[in-house]
Amino acid sequence: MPQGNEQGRSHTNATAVAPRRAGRVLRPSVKVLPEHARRHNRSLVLQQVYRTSGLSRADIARQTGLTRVTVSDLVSELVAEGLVTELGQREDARPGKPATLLEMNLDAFHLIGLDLSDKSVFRAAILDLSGRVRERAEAQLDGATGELAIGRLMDLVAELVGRASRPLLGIGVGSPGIVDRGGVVRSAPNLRWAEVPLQSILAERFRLPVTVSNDANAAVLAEHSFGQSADDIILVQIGAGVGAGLIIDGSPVLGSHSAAGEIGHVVVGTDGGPLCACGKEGCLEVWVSVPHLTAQLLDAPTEAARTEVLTQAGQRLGIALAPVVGVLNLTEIVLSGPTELVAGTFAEATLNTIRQRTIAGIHGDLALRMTALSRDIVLRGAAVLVLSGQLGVS
Amino acid sequence: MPQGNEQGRSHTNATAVAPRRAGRVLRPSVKVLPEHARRHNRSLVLQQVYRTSGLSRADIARQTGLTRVTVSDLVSELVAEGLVTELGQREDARPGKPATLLEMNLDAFHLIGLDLSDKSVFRAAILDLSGRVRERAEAQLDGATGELAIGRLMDLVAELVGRASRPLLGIGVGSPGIVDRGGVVRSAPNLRWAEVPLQSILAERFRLPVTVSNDANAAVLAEHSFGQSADDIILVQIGAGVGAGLIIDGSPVLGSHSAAGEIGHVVVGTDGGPLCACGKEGCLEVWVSVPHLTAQLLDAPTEAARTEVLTQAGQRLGIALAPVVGVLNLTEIVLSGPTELVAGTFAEATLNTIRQRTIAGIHGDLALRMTALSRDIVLRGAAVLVLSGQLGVS
DNA sequence: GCATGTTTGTTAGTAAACCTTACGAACAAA
DNA sequence: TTTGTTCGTAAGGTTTACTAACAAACATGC
Repeated sequence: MPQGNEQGRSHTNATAVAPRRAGRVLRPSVKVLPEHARRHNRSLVLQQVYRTSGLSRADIARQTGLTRVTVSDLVSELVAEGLVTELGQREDARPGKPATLLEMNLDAFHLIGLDLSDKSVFRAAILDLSGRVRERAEAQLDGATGELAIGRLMDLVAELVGRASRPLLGIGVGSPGIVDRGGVVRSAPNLRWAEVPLQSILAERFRLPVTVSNDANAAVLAEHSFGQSADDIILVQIGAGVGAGLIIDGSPVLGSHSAAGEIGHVVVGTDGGPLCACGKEGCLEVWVSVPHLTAQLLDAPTEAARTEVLTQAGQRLGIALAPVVGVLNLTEIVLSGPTELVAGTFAEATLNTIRQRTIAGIHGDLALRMTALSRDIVLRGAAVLVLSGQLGVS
Repeated sequence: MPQGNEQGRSHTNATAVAPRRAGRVLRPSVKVLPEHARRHNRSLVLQQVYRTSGLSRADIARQTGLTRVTVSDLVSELVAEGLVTELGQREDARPGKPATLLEMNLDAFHLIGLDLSDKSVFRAAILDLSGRVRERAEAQLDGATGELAIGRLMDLVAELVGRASRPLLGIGVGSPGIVDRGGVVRSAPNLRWAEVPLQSILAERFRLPVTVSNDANAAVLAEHSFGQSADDIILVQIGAGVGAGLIIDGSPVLGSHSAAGEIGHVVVGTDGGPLCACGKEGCLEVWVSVPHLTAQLLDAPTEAARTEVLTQAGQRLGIALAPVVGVLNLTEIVLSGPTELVAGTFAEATLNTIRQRTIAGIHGDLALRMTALSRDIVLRGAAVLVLSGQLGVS
């Protein structure tokens, strides 16, 4: 009898196979059915309308390479679902039958975004399909952790679900700590969470699609979708700790143990440094985290000393990032954090340091900038998680 | 009139569109036709037979999730093309009709691999579909560069094409320098190549599919396919210079300017270092490249001094890799280079240094090893380029 | 004004791809 | 010998996107 395990590998099969030729971890290797192809094309069409309002069916056909017939078919499906609406006829004078312009209905669905990155408060919001925040809610943590924190989170989501004026597309969560591909928070020390299956918990409770990701990861998704950014970027979040989110070739990088971006405890430099809580000396976190910076700035008597503090910290970040920038051939670095600390002196020092330590810098096409998004960046990143997961749009 | 540019954007279209919502670089966003889906499934089936010889159609159906009917259809196509052959019936006694076992015909096609990474010689080979070298050829460069080197390369390929005993699937090339996605060698200083469209040149001359990639990139592909490696790895090649190839989530990383892996001129440490040819001080290359190492070892009077040299160099590599390992959450590092230099002391120092400087090390699941492949690694990587490009197998 | 040409979106029919259902062949076990 | 299992194939249906053709609605030139 087949044992009925997930691979459906009967013992018969196992006994018969010859030794593996090129052993490798199981690929995503999934079959593709016509239905999947259609979903892909549907997303493709939707993406065009999402990015550019006021396209006609014929425009979309030209842009995607699909025929007008197919596009019409897909569009009618989207119109039936309310995701796309007709905007009227094109005004400008030109030969031919006037085109019917299309528009994404940004209020067809709303979605819920959660930002759990703050130590003292869970932030939540209802967002529309453009990623704009429509309603807000917060839950003070007051030191709550573990189950208690999960309870606060549930109440918070329940409140927003109740306030929703449109059908909800799903829930997106940006959580601190390490979050695996299945939406399990493997470890989030601040919240004292370990192996918390946040995705399942939320999905079961609210019967909605749920996507959970690391907060820095969500942030970089927001930057990628809503900022004017390239397809290869790193976003460094400077807060209580230091984290990073990476997008390579348009796809988020999660890492083999879902711990990509955990840059805070990388040792920087070869000259020691302050002792870190993790036991090592000279971790990035003790150089550039907000608590460290503010403490140092308080000790700085003069403006020159303040500048020196920020310059040094910026340089440390640059030293840590240079190998990453070099190896990945990144051309865009985004910083997120308190503007008064991170923008200006600090950022310039980081950029200059990277330039001095890599070839990329020599080529001169390296850019470093502050995020264009406000502190809603994680919320909006959470929205991207839902949008790309449910609609294939971003 | 439409200007007929590649996007087929008529002026009419351009004038009509509203401002972009989420401006981003053009996605791969391509339509998917039923035909593409089939090609995908065909590769999926082939991949099973490639990895595991002696599977039946029913086995493949179970593993892929496709129905036996569909698998039969795809297999019959593969059999007709000669890629797959029937091996006879399964021997072991069990209920039911005995299965017909399948096998990949590794000699259905051969392919040509080229390794241009050596300063003094172009290496080439005919390989079978398993990536085994069947024939070899070399062309001494004798200092030839530029057009002359291209000429040598053409003659070399022509020779092998002539010696081929099977239809050729394609040509794969691992070239030094920076190679873009279109197979143009943007810059290879040793060969004095700049903007050499190697892919087009070879494709036009030999009328075969050609894939060109950076040599370190090819090497990491070989390691990924033929070594027992994870889906997130970095391979560091230590030779005249230092280069790296990266695979993240199973896909090679090329970088925004196709210069990913160019780690040789990243500055290591915060304590200066020897002056590098590139003008900076303390580049990785002046710490760990083969010429540097051998020179230092010659100066070392005692065995202890030799060990010290190798330890220091290994540490430098570790310092450079630590941030990369941390940020990407890599768990596997592969070294390629002269065993007598790189294996042992050097490699241990690198691993220990990374462990001491990252969290990944603390977790203890970080592995560093020498490549299991011989110096044919680039040749075999070139084969992977062709195999994955033409058959979707690896 | 009117014929001509262009563009849009739809209808009708076709080809491809995978599915479900069903069946004969070939075997083991009772 | 009967029963149940497994394999591979055949037949028929559904989905999908394509090509071909067309009516509607417009600009332009005579």
